[in-house]
Amino acid sequence: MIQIATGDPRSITQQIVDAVRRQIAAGELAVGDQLPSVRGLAQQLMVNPNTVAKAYGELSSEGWLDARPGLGLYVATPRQRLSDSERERRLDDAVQRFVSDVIGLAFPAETLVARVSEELDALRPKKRA
Amino acid sequence: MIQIATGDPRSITQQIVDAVRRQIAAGELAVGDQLPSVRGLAQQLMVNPNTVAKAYGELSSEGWLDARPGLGLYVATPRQRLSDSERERRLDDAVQRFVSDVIGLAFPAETLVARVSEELDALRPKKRA
Amino acid sequence: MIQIATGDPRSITQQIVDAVRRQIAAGELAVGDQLPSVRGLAQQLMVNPNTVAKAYGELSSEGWLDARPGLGLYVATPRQRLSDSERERRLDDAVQRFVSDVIGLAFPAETLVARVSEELDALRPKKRA
Amino acid sequence: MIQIATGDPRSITQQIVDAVRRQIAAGELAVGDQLPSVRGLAQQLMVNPNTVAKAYGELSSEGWLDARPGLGLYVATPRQRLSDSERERRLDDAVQRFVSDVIGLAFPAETLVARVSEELDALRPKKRA
DNA sequence: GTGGTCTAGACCACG
DNA sequence: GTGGTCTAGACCACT
Repeated sequence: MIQIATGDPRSITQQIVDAVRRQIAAGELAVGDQLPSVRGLAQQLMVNPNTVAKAYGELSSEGWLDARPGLGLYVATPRQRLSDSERERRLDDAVQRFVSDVIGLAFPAETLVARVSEELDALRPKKRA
Repeated sequence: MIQIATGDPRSITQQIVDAVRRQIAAGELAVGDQLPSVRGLAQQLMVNPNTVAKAYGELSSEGWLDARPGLGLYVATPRQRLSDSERERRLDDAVQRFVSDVIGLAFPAETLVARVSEELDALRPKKRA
Repeated sequence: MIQIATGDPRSITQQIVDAVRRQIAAGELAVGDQLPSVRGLAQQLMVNPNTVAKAYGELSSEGWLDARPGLGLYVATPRQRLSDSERERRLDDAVQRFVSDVIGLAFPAETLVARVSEELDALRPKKRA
Repeated sequence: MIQIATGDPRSITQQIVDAVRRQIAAGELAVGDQLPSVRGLAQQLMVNPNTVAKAYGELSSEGWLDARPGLGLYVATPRQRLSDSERERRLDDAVQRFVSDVIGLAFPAETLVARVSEELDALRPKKRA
């Protein structure tokens, strides 16, 4: 289930992309599972179908989803699409951004590291019953 | 010294804001230090003075800088402006965003945590020579 | 309806910010209500769209509004953003400023207090018909 | 004794004007008292003499001070310089501004009124020993 | 259509 | 010289 938050600074497209990525990473969506149709999800989230289509397109080009024309979208087999240097660059960007975001909040470094660690643990793939 | 990267996804304004915040947090700029003038920094970075002014304005409203018309901008005395609940909310947002950013990069959680930790250590205030 | 007064010592931006804050505080704008578009309000007030955008940006960063790119601006859910010490500091500043402003007008203290009290009552949230 | 605060959003000129007005209103400076010389006060406050001269000029034109050429500046006999309508207008502006300043702080109206009342009482003219 | 960003250039008050 | 404000017009991403 995806929730769109009105106060969220991210665009609606980005919220959908993030939510699906998390569901796949956490194992809530397994390889081969089918995703809701563009029209169905758009109706459920009360957003423009173009917005959902764009999010799905982004996820496909990132290698999370495979489109089977006429059948729908399915969770793809994990593969490493990015070069090592590109992965390194993105990690660095994300770390820099995180630090910039929390730099003014006056939390001790230990607290920050602990929170990141907890959140990553929570996302570790879980088997479904 | 501030550097503007053209390939950076952040806006120029945001790059300036981030750079100044980091310099203050790292102790490279001490309380009471004067910042480069709007026009001077704009010329040095080859950007429009309005862009620098916007960045400085944002830093002032966030409490990092004090503007003294006719004199210049100075590093402000730190104070806790935000409520605990707001700080908690922002930390949570930052953690969520970081996780979303790195979720597809297939790095082990330990690596991610270590990188965040290193980066935070690097920002711990240092005395200047 | 917002009115811009040319003789007002406040900047146009500030007049817009104040007007919107008051409308929200008085309940004329409810949580979730959409605001006039940047371009629309600019045309109505006969000011530059950038000026309206600056006012809206300030209101957003203060937590009064949520901007949803492509959709518009909406009244945000209220929350306590500032720490108690910061609220106290700002109240003190406002009181000091008020006293400085009226100190030379030779009104009896009772009159001044009564006027402030009336004005605050007038702002108490009202149901709309 | 006048104090110039670096973090104060008011201009230095305005800080001096406000401080002198308060001292006169509170009776710390009595009618006929001499003020510090422009040069002397400028040196003490570490500001430009032009700034002090400008503040004194403003106070003189508002009727708080009388300049006795060659002798210095003295606290003037109170008189009502402004028309009733002008006084009313200024009071209204000050009230509006105060309300705008505190509208987002979420203090109960009673607290706000009480604080204004206290501050006005503290300024009631006192005899000096 | 929406808001967001950047550039360019003008004018003001302050020190 | 300083920062602050406003105007004008362009370009971008999002819906």
